[in-house]
Amino acid sequence: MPELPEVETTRRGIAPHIEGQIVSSVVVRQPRLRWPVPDDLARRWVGQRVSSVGRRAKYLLLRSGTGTALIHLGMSGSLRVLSEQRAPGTHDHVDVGFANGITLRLNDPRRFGAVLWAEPDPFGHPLLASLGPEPLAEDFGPGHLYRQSRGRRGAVKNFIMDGRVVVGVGNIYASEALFRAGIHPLRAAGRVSAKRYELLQSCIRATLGAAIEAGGTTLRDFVDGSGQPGYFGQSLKVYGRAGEVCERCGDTIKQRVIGQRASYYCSGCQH
DNA sequence: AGTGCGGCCTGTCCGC
DNA sequence: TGCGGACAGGCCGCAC
Repeated sequence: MPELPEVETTRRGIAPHIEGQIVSSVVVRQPRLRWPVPDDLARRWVGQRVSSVGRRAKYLLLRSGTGTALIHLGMSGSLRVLSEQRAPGTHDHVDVGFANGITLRLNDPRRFGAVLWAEPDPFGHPLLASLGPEPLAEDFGPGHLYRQSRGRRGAVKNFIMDGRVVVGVGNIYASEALFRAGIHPLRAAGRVSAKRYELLQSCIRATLGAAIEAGGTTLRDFVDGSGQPGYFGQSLKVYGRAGEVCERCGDTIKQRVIGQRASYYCSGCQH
C-alpha cells in the first residue's frame, strides 16, 4: 500500500529510465481501475516524449509535450521497468512501451490505482485542482495546520489525512506523526494549539522525509527485478504495534478505528 | 462548509 | 485441509 514515500521512491526509481524516452505503445489489458483508463490514452500518448517524471501528492506525473499521464498506485499498485519482453502476469493491467525497447508495466491487484490523461496542464485536472500543499514543500509552513483547523471539530487524525489540508499523509504516517508529536489522534482538530501544530508539522515532515530517505537507501533496481520499495523496513513506532510496549513510556500501544481506519497510539504519550 | 460513510477491489488471515 | 467471510486500505463522491 504505497504511501507518499513509496510513491516518491517509485518516481526516483523509474525516472532515469523513462525521462527523454518516446512512447511507442500503450497496452491496456484491464481498463477498469479506480476510474476507467481513457479510451484515447494511446492515441494521445504514443509518439510523445516523456520530458519529466514528477509527482503531486500520490500521483505520478509523466509529462510530455501535449499532456501528462497521471498514474496513481492506489494501495496495491506498483510500477516496474522491463528491459526486454516478458509475458504479462496476473494484474499486469497496463504496459507503456518506449521506442528504446523498455516497458513500463503497471501491476495493481486491487485496482484502486488509476491511469489518466490530463491536457494540457495536469494541475487543472479535477483530481489535482483542490489539493493542499506538499508536506515537504515551503507552503506547508509552521502555521498552516493551525490556520486550517480553526473551527473543525473532527478528529485531528482525519484532519491531517484530508488532502485539501495537506497531501500525502496516509494512514500509517498519520499515526506515526501524531505519536511523535504527542497528540492524541481523537483530539478535535480545532482544539490543538498553534504551538502543538508547529510540532506536528515538523513531525509530519520528519516522518515522511525519513521514510523517503529509507526508500532511497533501500532503493532497489526498478529494472527487471522486484523493484518494490517496502515501508516495513522503516522504524514504525506505533503503527501495527497494538499490544506492544511503547518505547517511550512503556505503556501499551492501543488500536482503534478512527474515520474507518485502523489507528494506533499510546495514551501514555499522546493527549 | 464540515463531517461521516459507502463503495470500489482482491489477497490475506481467521475461525469453523 | 478447505472454505466462507471479515478485513484492510486511498480517496472520491454523496448525504446530511
